[in-house]
Amino acid sequence: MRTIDRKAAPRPTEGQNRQDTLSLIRTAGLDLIYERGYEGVGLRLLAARAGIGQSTLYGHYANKQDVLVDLICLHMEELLSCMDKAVPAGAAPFDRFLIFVRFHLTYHMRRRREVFICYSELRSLEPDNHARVTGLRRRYEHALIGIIRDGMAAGVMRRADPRVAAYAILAMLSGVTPWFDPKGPLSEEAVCKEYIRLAVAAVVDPVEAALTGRGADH
Amino acid sequence: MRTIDRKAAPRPTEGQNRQDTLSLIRTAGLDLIYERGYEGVGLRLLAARAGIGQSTLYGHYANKQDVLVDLICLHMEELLSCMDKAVPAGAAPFDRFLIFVRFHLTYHMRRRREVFICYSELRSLEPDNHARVTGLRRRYEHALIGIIRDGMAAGVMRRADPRVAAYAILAMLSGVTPWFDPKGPLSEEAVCKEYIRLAVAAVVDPVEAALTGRGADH
Amino acid sequence: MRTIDRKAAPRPTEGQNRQDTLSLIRTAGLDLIYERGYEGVGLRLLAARAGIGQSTLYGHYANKQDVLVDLICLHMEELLSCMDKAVPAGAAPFDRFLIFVRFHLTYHMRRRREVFICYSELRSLEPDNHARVTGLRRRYEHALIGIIRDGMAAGVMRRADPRVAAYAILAMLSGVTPWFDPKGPLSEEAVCKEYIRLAVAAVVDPVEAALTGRGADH
Amino acid sequence: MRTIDRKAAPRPTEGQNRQDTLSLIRTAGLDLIYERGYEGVGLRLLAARAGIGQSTLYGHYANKQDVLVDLICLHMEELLSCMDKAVPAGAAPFDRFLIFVRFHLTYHMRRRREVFICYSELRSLEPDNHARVTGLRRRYEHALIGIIRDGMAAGVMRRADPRVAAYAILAMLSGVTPWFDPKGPLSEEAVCKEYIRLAVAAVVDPVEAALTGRGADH
DNA sequence: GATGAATGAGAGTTCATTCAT
DNA sequence: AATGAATGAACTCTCATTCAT
Repeated sequence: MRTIDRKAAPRPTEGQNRQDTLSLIRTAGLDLIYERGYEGVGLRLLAARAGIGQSTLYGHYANKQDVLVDLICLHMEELLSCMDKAVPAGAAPFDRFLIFVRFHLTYHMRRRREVFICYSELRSLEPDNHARVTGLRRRYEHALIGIIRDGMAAGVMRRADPRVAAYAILAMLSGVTPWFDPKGPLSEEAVCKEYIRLAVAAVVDPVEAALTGRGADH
Repeated sequence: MRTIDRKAAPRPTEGQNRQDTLSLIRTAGLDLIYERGYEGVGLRLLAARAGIGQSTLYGHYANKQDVLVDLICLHMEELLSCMDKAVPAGAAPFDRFLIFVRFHLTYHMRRRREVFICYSELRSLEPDNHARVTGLRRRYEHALIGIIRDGMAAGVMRRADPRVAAYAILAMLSGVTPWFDPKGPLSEEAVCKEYIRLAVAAVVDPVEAALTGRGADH
Repeated sequence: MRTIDRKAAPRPTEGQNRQDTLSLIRTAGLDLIYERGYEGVGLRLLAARAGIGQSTLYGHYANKQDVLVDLICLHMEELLSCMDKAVPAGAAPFDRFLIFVRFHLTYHMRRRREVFICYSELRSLEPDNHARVTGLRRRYEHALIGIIRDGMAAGVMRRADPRVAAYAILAMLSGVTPWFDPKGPLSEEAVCKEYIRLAVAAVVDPVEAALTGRGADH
Repeated sequence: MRTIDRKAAPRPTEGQNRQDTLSLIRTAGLDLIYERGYEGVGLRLLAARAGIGQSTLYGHYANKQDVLVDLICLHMEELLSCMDKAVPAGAAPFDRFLIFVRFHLTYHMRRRREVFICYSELRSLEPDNHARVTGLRRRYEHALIGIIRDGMAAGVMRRADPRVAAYAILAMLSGVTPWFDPKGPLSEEAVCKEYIRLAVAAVVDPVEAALTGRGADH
């Protein structure tokens, strides 16, 4: 905050529109946070990757944390809305289960960066933001828990703690992201097939399954 | 005092032996990295938590990265050695499977901080260190892959890609750490029982299982 | 909203006339510089307080410094013109002295913010502006110096360096601003009475005063 | 907080001792704050002027504000202790008055930078620090108030509000700093003589003074 | 073996300022 | 006449690291 020699002449605006710039930031943020983690990304780097000046970030976010919150919430909300669209509310529990599992798998295989930051950067969120994101995540988990609970009530799934089952299945399915490679030998469809079989095995009663043939092909 | 006053505590920790100091650092490092992540922990804080001077760290590690590498390798190696001890090489595949699963679960429930940093801080490792840790981890995963492969060869497990199965199971089991609370309503044993059932369901052939009763109680 | 949302207030201040906007800026500037000092006031804050957009400032001033210069000159000129009006050129030196002192006191008690920034922010002025303001100030000081000189010439004031006397008296009188509180126990009039007595004591010859009764009541 | 390329090799310490460095900072801080005001001094500049690295400042002060607080308190305390030493507690009120005035004048003429920042930078102090400094300043003012009160009680000074008189006199005397130049035409002693006469005139009863000769020569 | 003092680089953030609309 | 979007420079402060003692 000098007084006398403040004569520099900054070359200003590119005059872009607000939404475009925001998109640039979001894209750059997603890429970088995926690569290096939230704490590992400096705002200088983020701005450079987005192709904007460092201080321009503050025209769109109040601070660094807000960039992360925005990204996480954005993708959590999209995950939720896609899931809501994909899983028909009125269908039979077992069908909803199969659809949910397939949805979760394909979404996680196709949007590895997005889901990764939603899971791994929670630790960097301040308490309020953490609570907010946790709420979104809980809604997602409860979709599966509800399905499993319905399945048990309908007698088509083995009786057990539905929460434990849901967490176990979600962890298992999400575990596909670290190693799945769309250009690898296993196709998305092959992976789906195998994981669906595992998910089904997790919820059906083996004796029942043997009799009814459930768990064979989906 | 308006200026900062060093030397308030008259240097109590001088002349201690090397191992003790190292232990202090490791303990502090484990705690802090678990709480705030590697990038989120400054060496000032680490030294303060360990009760030593900041520069003392450099008597034990060449730089910050080395602290992380040391911690991760230490615990990966311990995981491996414990696993080696727990799983008897000569036993039948299915028995080894059950033992491995139970070992993995209890280890992960009891040492949540250790396993957490081994999984989540890989991203912060420089390439060489990353490769080294990945090697250790691969050895661990291959133990399970080998067991499953043996089980398939022996005809006691359903034929499938053993790698996919192993990754799925490991992800599922490790997924217990975020929510398991030793003071919560579910006992360690109850969790084990349920997860073992899920793991078994993942590998057995359902028809076979119905006939032989495998997958019922373990 | 997680991102910053501009245009919340749908641009109410457009198309107003130039003078009104300028007044808003001046008022806000006076308030803020008084509260936080020139260097402590950002243009963001200034614009916000004035209820205008940040860049609108540059329609009225070439830069930040000019805002300060404008304010200081504005009030210095007003001080001068008020003084010129208040002090009758033709009156006797001692009467002019009394009038000047009373004027200075009341003006400083009633316009504390204005006179404060005129005194305290000189340091923040660039050389040219500083010279300009110093010129104005000198004219004001010389009004008192002239009065005292006249008084000495007329034999109604003690012989001494008129400049030193004037500076001393001005400092003394201006020193009322930091502590005077219009809502405090001492009325403006009471303060005037006491300070006038002090000012008179500063210029009269004590022996003379005792004989003539000057310095008793004004 | 990058990870991979943090390889820079900083050239470290000059190994100086703590007190010397602190003195360098204080000297530089006094000079710069006097020249440009607290808000106008950046820490880069301060460090450069002190001949140390920017971050070294934080080994001595917790933050920028603390530098100012330290400087102001340091000099306020010195002012107080010098005054205490100079003014003999047991002397007659009028003598104490003369000694105080002379002390105040010479101190202010000789330490213009120090007293200037103690007066002018109060606005930049955070509430707690402001209160602390105000307390010191009040002690100083009350020394003079006490002297005047004693003088009134002893009948050697004109009855009036001692606080108003003290504030007026202090403002008048302190007003010497903006214009006094040790290399100028008026010697320190000449200034003292004139100002002491003014100060005396402010407190004595003019009739009394004429009779007793007080206020003539000091 | 451990420490205190120091350091350059970089962190997140705010600054005064520009310009197309 | 006024604004929203943008910008480089500078801000305060923390980082990992070094070295004489």
